[in-house]
Amino acid sequence: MIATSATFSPAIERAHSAPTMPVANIAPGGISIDELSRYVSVTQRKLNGGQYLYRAGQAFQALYLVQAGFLKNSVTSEDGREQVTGFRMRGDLIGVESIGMATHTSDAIALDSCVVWELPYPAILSACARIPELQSQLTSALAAEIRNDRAWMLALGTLSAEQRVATFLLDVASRHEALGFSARHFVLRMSRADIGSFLALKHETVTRALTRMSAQGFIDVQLREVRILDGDA
Amino acid sequence: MIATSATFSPAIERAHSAPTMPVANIAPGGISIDELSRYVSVTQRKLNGGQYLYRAGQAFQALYLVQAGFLKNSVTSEDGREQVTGFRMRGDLIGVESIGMATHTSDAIALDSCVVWELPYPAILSACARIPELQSQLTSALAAEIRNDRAWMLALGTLSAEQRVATFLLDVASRHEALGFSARHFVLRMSRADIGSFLALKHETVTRALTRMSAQGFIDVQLREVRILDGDA
DNA sequence: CGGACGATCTGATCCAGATCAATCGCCCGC
DNA sequence: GCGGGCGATTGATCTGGATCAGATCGTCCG
Repeated sequence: MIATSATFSPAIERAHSAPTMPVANIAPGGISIDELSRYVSVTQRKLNGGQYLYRAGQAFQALYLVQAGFLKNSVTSEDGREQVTGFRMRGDLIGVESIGMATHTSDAIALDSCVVWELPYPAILSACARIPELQSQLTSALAAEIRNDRAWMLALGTLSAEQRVATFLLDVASRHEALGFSARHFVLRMSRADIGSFLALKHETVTRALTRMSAQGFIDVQLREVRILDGDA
Repeated sequence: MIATSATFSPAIERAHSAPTMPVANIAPGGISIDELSRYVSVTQRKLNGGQYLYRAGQAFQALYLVQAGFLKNSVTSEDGREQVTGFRMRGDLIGVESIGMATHTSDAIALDSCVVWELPYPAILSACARIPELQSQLTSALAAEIRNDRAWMLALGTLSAEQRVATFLLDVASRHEALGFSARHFVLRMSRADIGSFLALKHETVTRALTRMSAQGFIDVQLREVRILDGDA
């Protein structure tokens, strides 16, 4: 599905709900891959779960637009501390954090089978010079990424563990919905440890938060399968 | 000083040191304000400490390049939770997080007397179409901002309170140094509460961390005046 | 100069989340 | 089908940082 109809546009900001829901970076509705391929050589790349799309240190040569599947981004310090910085799904643009660098500064890892469009960089920049709209969209996509990061900073800096996990679930739900999937029922593609790293919590704490919310009847959790029964908290 | 010689370029990444030092967003060395003013109407704006450069909800009409003084950025949720998202100084570009939005989504507040260049947006985007180098630099500046945010996410997610404060001081030091000021001796322009908000700590915790580092002989603190005696932690 | 407010510092206590530990169950390869 | 290993769950305990409460100090203003 979606095949070559995947689009690339940042202009749409998902509606915020309750406690400052962080928003996704890219949403459908802009320049299409079809049109883009007239200016730059767009190729498709497939990954299996666990495979790296790129790793820190590798040459930075392209951005990637997720067509199908789920990935995570993470950064690691020299002394080995690791932090998941985000989860990516269809329509998300990956690799933007490496723009302006010769090599990647973070990792992108497939959480399951993925298909991504590879958009060579800086070729895409030259294309921007010829398509003003594309330039505007790329810039907006980067800005949206910044807003998204800051919204999460707010969440991590001001919410309790359980509130963070709830916010995370609502964010996943709304992103699923934006793609036409059910917002009430979905499968998490990442481990409790990944969620914990992203939310600055330990995996046990994530589990306990889910257990508690489940006990209160807000959600129904079966391993990675989540059903949202009540949208609050 | 610096007057019209302020420059705007993101390409330079400050060298990372010890525990993944977050980096600044903009560094001197690129397109000059002089050159920019040939394409867009650049105006200067002065602020006193405590004044808002912009607030969430106001129309987004310009980016700002700090020429002198210090500011902070912060975001606030509908329910009033507030989070400082960064501190800006000379050479930093402010307002990029609002690109693509009709109104600002965060606040920018002067911490002391400031002078900033106002760069009208989207006029600056049109200028980018005519100056490829400018476009590349704007994009890189945004990407650098994303890397910076992510580096702090790593710090906040993996370091203890004292390590965060130490990292913060080293970051301030290196940014001061990049501007030609002393990296060993400087005055913090923000309150303990601001630092705490940024680092996801309470102000008492910031104070205690500073006291402890001072007792260990790593730094010398006199209210907002800091002297770094030993660069480790 | 005196007063007041805001920022900083310090102490005492509390608690959310980390840590340590153990069990369970799902999935995968043989 | 079976064995092994990783991920999830749950319990017990510990602790870093939050919270609550004052005291001190610096700055601005009348």
